[in-house]
Amino acid sequence: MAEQNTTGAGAGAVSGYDPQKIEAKWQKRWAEARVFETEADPSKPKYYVLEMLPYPSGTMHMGHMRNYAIGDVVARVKRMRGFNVLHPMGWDAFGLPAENAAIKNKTHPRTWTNNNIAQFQRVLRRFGFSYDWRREISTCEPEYYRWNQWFFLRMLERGLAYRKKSLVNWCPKCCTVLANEQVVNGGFCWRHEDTRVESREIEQWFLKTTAYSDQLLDDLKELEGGWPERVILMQQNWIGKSQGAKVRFAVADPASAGPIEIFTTRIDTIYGATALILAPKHPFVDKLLEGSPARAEAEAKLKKMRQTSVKTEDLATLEKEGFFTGRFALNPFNGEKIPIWVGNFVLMEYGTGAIMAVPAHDQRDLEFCRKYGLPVRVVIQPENTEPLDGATLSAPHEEHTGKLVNSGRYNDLAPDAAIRKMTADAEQKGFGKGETIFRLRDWGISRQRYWGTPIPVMYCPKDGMVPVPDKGLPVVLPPNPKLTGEGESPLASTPEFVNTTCPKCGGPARRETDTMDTFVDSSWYFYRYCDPQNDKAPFDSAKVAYWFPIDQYIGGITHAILHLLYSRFWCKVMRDIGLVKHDEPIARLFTQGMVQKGGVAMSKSRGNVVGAEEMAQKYGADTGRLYTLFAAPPEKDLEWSEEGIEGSWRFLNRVYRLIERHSNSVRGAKSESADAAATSAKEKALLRKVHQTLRRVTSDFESRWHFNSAIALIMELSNEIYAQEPLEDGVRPEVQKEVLELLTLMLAPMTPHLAEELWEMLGHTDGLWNASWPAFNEELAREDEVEIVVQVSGRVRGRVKVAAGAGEEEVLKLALADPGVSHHADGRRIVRKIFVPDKLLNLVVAG
RNA sequence: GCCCGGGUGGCGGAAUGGCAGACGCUGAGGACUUAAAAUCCUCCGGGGAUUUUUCCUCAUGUGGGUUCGACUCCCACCCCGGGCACCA
Repeated sequence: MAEQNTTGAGAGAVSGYDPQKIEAKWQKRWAEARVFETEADPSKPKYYVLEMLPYPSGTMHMGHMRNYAIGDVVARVKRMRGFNVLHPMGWDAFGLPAENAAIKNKTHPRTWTNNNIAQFQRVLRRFGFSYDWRREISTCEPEYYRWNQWFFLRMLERGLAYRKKSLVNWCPKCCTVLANEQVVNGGFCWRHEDTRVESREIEQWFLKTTAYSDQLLDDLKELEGGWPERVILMQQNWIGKSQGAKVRFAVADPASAGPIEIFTTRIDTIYGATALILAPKHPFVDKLLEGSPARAEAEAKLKKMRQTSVKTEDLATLEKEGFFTGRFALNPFNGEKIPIWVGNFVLMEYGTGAIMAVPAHDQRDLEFCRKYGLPVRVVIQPENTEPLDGATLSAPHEEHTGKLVNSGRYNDLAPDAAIRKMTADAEQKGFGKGETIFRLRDWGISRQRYWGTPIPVMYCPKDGMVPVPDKGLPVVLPPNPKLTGEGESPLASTPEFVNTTCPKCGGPARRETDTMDTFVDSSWYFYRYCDPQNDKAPFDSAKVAYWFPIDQYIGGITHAILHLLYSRFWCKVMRDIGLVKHDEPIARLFTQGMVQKGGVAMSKSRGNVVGAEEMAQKYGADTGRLYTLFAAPPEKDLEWSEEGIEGSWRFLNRVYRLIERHSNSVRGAKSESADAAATSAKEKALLRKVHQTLRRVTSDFESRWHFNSAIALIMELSNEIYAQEPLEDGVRPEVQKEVLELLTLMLAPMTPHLAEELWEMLGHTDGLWNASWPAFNEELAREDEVEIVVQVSGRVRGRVKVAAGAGEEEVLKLALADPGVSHHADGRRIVRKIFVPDKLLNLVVAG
């Protein structure tokens, strides 16, 4: 179909609503009046609302936009409610895509990044979000990343940063190391979901997140109610606290190996252990095999196992395999001699890398022992069932129920009592001890890439590893690196960066060439917003004390572990350094849904993005904002619909025409505010509707965050006003004014530009930005007449109209006169009456 | 396997134990117009009865339960999405 010759947006505008003109006009006025610029002011209640800072890549699409629209509604409502609102924006500007794009386009990562930032910034400004742009930060600037380095040095001093050669996750596409948190779907790179992570042994820097395992877990309690339950659960899972005991088994011979320490959560089942199983990578394996009769066969199997175990190959479905070492261990509780095996399902990374196999009481052990014909011995008998028999057992008894048997002096104890007693005994006799272990690992932050924060240490042949002194910060990235995307860190092949002088001995030294994981940047950026220009410290603690914690944080669920766990860790470190006083940085977290098209999240690689800027050009920012808020509740995913946004566009035009039509009669009228006494039925109906709407919209904004139903209510209000047209007929200008003003104020947080324009059309000369959120008038909202639903035995059979507050007697009399009701109730005995004033009467009849 | 969400018209969704389907989209019909766009009005879950007004009945994934009354609470199951996963 040929393009119509239309003016304005969408499929054509008829009213005077011209979003392009209006939006530019009000954005200019807001900037001139510095409406969104805030300062810490202890005399005012504060509210810190923040959307997760974007990584500026590609173009900004409606998925990004929705996130900011949600935050902006909250920021504007809180501002109207009298809070001193901090609402900043910045850029997560370091990272691999910039480096890869730079290699591809033969440009500098900084150029690529800054172009994207300019694009993102232009679009955000175009949408009129209420940011204090003076506080904008970009993490790739030395003014910012010098504080990453400063924090690193503080952690180094406290032993919270350390260097270690270890097996790491290596992404062959990123050409760099990944943190455990960046490995997804059981072994794939979080950026390249089709690329399997490899295992490499590399010397790298770690931050000691495990020093805070307990606090990171325990403090989740403080977040209950403020954070989504599932995020708390995911973090709990990730930290993975496990209480149990470590027990040492002596090796029968050769005495040179061992003792072997195992970890178990079920020490109570130790009399049922029929083997010890070591991880293939356990350091004792080679020693045990030396001179062992099983050696030849075992070594072939071991070699194969060590090779395959490098890959994280579908572990859950992998067949259990193992072999006997030819050696035996002694159970310290009863001296029993049990065989030592190696098993592919035992992980060196967890616990001690060795387990005791108790086949009668653990599924995996049972599978393993059955496969290799190892004995199965029941040591806990459940009560009130047939006694279990190890020879025939097909499912292990894993529950903490029943009583111990075949366990010497511990027989007849309940499992939990036995755990306590046996742990104490092991400790007393010196072969074991109660211990708590965690799944959480330390955070590996070394990245072998250019576009990140240089790690501020150097290596001196004389003095070894030497930290860069504070006065040497920032360690700035060299301006012209050779980027190839291959091999070692690009910094290593940049001599002017690498070669430096040792601050201790004055001799030549080499700088560390790894850079920091970009999650370091985002772990504390929200503190910097409080004091973005500070060049003496990362921030002024007094300013942070005023603004923190963040009252409302908004972002995607994808960061449930990564960013949100690192941020919590960073906060605790800063607290221990003495920079902040709180334990947790984020009081409330909201995880919004994604915008999808064709059932999948918008992304450049899928080619299903709807550009935010295009939408602003076509319909205007307000329509774009309104639609993303209206189409679904904010926590749910939203399917993009072009017809849907047309509907939002039509609605805003309808509101514009409504107010345009009445602006002349209303402009000069006195603002009656809420005490306008209605003098006609029409006035009464309008005032009632508008105050009822206000009551419910206020609650949707404040407590429920149901922006979609708030918009539906405002649409209903607008429909009601249309239904009462012509207003000139029986509605005084001051009442018209009150109704239209309240409509405008309710729209203001969502469609701020249009609302300002309407506010001006209604005769206001000071901006709407000065207006407060209106209070609803209970008196005017009250219905005088209500319709009561009459049920007979729970089924609706009629409705009666009565004055509000009518008593049961009166309603009953009217109800029985209703033909629908009498048809079902006449001649039957009423057994029971349930009366809910102003709502419902249920007559329960016999038979 | 374990742990979270979720399942309501053609579609997005509404309903905080009290009229299921608000509001919007799509669709149909009408008004206006030379015409189109825009705008305005009406209808729009299924089945049945009724000439009209209207009435009955089924229906919120499935099956039970609690309740005067259940989309909402409880139990079991099915399906979809997400997280974790030989974690000892």
